[in-house]
Amino acid sequence: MNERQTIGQAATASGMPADNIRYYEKIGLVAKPSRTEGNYRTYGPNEVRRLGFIRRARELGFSIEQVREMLEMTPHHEQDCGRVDQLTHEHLLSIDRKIADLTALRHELEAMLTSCHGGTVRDCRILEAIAPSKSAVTPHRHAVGQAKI
Amino acid sequence: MNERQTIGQAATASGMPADNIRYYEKIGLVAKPSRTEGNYRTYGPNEVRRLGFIRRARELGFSIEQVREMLEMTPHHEQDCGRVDQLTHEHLLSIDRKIADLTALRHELEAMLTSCHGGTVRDCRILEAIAPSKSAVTPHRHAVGQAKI
DNA sequence: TATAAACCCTGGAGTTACTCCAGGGTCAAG
DNA sequence: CTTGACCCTGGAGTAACTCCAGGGTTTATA
Ligand SMILES: [Zn+2]
Ligand SMILES: [Zn+2]
Ligand SMILES: [Zn+2]
Ligand SMILES: [Zn+2]
Repeated sequence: MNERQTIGQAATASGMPADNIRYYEKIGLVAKPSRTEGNYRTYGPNEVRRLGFIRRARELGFSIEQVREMLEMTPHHEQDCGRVDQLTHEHLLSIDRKIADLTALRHELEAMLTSCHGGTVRDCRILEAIAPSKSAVTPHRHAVGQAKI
Repeated sequence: MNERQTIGQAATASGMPADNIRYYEKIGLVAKPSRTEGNYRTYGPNEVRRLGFIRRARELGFSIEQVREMLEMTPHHEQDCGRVDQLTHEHLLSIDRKIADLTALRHELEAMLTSCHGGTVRDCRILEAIAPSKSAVTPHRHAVGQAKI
């Protein structure tokens, strides 16, 4: 009873497609595994656990580089975990920024949607709201340092 | 007094980098503009307005293909604007989905952050939360249809 | 007038994190 | 011995830019 699994089994166990595993190997996020005589990749329990870690971290939105950093830390048991917390905190902040941006966007779009009550393209309030105001784009010839035609 | 502008001036007027304008030209979102004798692109007020429209729509998060569709509609003044509203509505829904996903993520990360009170990597609650549980990844040899090693 | 600074040109590579082939080998079952 | 499920490699494609090299053009300055 050997514990080693093919890439397909490792994919099932870790919850990610086999393509991803090969990709992670290519970018050096996971080490090259051993091979069978038939040149099949084989994964042991530790490697499968590492894959599961990656999948979960990616699911949580950490970037590959953040995952890489966390994976490099995990074997150093006695090291301080402050960096992990810092990465998580930074990630949380970036999520907060995204939520704030999307929420602002959401309000703009909602306002545009309610302002248009149908009709022709000529009178569509949404298109009006997207179109630049005339004054904003009227060209002026006073810009300095740019080529004149 | 000619109204035509160089790409740099059009970029300033529309609020996007010149590179983007060339890119939009390459993918056919804006038409190839006229050129000077020295082979410089020149843009008139209508083209600059179109660029401003694109920038604003992108800022609002519409995809290039959505912008393309809207731009193809704008000259058809008498057409019904229902499609514009539909695009906007779909976009709004996708933003809502993103906000929901990010909010769920935010809560998970927040819980992880508060559960870790510092210490060593060995005991970091964040790493624990990301790591797969042992049982979830223990390999079993009962999978059917997969190559055995 | 000579030259430097600022602008423009093209084509192509790089970014993120996959995803999906094509055109092959390998392996277990019937 | 063939079928079908699985695996291999290498490379292209995705979204929407962003940056660069290695040139040409125009304007300002000395
Ligand atoms: Zn250690
Ligand atoms: Zn409308
Ligand atoms: Zn019309
Ligand atoms: Zn910790």
